[in-house]
Amino acid sequence: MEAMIKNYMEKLQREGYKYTNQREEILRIIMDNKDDHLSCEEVHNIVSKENKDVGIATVYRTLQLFEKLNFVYRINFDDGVSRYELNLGTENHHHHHLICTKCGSVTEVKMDLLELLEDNIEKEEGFTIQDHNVKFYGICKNCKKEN
Amino acid sequence: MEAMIKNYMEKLQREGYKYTNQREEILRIIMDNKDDHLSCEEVHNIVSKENKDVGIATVYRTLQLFEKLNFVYRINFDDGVSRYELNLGTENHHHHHLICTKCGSVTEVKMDLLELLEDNIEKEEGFTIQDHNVKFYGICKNCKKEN
DNA sequence: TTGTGTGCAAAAATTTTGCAGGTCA
DNA sequence: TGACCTGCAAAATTTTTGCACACAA
Repeated sequence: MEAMIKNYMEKLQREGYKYTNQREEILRIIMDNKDDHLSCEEVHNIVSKENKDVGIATVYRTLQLFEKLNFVYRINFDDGVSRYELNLGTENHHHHHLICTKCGSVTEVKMDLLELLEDNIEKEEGFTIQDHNVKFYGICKNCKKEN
Repeated sequence: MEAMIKNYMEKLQREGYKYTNQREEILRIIMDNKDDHLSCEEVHNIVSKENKDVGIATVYRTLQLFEKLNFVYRINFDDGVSRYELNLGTENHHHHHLICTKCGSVTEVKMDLLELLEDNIEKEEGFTIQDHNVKFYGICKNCKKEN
């Protein structure tokens, strides 16, 4: 974990950005909560609880920077805020989100089946795919139990 | 087209909502621009140009109502606003959006290949899928030409 | 030292809400 | 008539920005 943070922060420096405590702190929080798809406000709440003094504007600016550097992905679950998740490399980005329309829970599933679809689109539409974003809406296992 | 509007508006009345000029007008605009994924503000601009007097709050409330009645889908292209597209029935919802990261254009493609993926998820995750949302990011045909 | 980064507060942008008056059924 | 609907303006929410000061390199 520490090694991982160091790795990202070195990449950040190589790109010409400065190593600051705020950036390290925010990166650490994203890593510690990588299943949670945190919003800027949530990251800010966590920092604040830990008695660290980081302004919300810095959180917004930092997460935008992390997105530009491909440290994180920005995602949207239609709840009015942007959320961020750690980018663990391309092979790991082949996961999709299952959003329960009853309880709002978000589960991740890993699947590669999209490649067939992507090949098709590249051929038929002349569109070169760089990335994708797939969300399934439905009823999760837990909510079905409760009926 | 007129028949289609009548159809939707009758369904609206059957659900206990009133037939108002504003609702018809907004529905008409969504239909007239069904390839455009309009935002509330854009709908409001179009209404205003046509000298019709509809407040922006009414546009927001009406599109939310249309979403609840399944007249439209709400979609998000990460540009900070909610957008809406006409729901032409389930068989027609098997289309995906290709978003060009260079020029921002949004193209629709129709494909059914997702069913295989969905069957898999239902089986392995116990998650009953009701709907999906698929976006591909990349470079569109036109932008590739320009290089 | 110098440009970059930060915190604060103000501003901007998007969406929601309260309320008085208007309209549909 | 009476409940629902609308427009307006104010409020709420999320995000961005300007600026003075702080800090990394």
